Amino acid sequence: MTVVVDDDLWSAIGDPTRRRMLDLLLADGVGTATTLSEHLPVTRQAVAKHLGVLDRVGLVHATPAGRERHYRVDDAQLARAVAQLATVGATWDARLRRIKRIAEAIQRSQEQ
Amino acid sequence: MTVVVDDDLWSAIGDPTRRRMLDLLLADGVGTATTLSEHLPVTRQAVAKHLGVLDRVGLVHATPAGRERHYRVDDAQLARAVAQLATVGATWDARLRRIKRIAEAIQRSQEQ
DNA sequence: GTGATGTGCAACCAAACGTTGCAGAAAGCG
DNA sequence: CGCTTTCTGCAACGTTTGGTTGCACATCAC
Repeated sequence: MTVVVDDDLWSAIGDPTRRRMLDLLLADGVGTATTLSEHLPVTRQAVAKHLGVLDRVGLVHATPAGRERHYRVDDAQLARAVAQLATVGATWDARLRRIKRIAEAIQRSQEQ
Repeated sequence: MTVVVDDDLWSAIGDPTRRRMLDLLLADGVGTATTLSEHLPVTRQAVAKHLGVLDRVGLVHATPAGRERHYRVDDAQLARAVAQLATVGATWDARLRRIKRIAEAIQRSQEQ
């Protein structure tokens, strides 16, 4: 009945800042808390916390490089997240279509 | 560059409880804070607050009926939300595919 | 070595999600 | 009619989360 999704994964991409961070990481391939924060309206520390959240759900991975920490998107995990978006969207879309069909059927029966 | 979405609309469907509420409302057609809370692991008051949020972004509408308040999904607005899910999903999917294509091209060039 | 840069940790603030408790309005029933 | 039940809204409160500032520490560059 209910659409089953991974709440942790969903809530990770539910935050607008984290979504923009994923956008930036996908565009540039790699990024750090500092570089990402330069393109975002929040501080480096806020970005670092978000990177921690994304790391915990496996959407990004960090590789230490000297004094920097390079973050990259985990393609497979993001693909999973995209699949969940598609699933929920498709389910709701199907229900909306069904409702619309029923409404049209009622209208037709009333026109007779 | 960045995927443009309505943050209010997205965060409305970003909450797991609200998503399940929309599921329930779509399945039954109509519901109240009390009836919805019977199928959810939270109290009626929590559900009432969520209904307020969903109402504010236009995803549901309330119609007073005696001492009850009947809530229904706004089809058009939910369709907008579904379209945004699809947009973000498609964008990320496209970028992932592009990355995969590049990776495969690199691999092919190394095999020669 | 010294200064600049990148990072992490802690304290703090505001908003959001959740709870309990209570008061009021409408329905049901003796 | 009056009493009880039920559905609702409002207020107070606690916890989590997204955000900030401030500071200490490590690393690079000169």
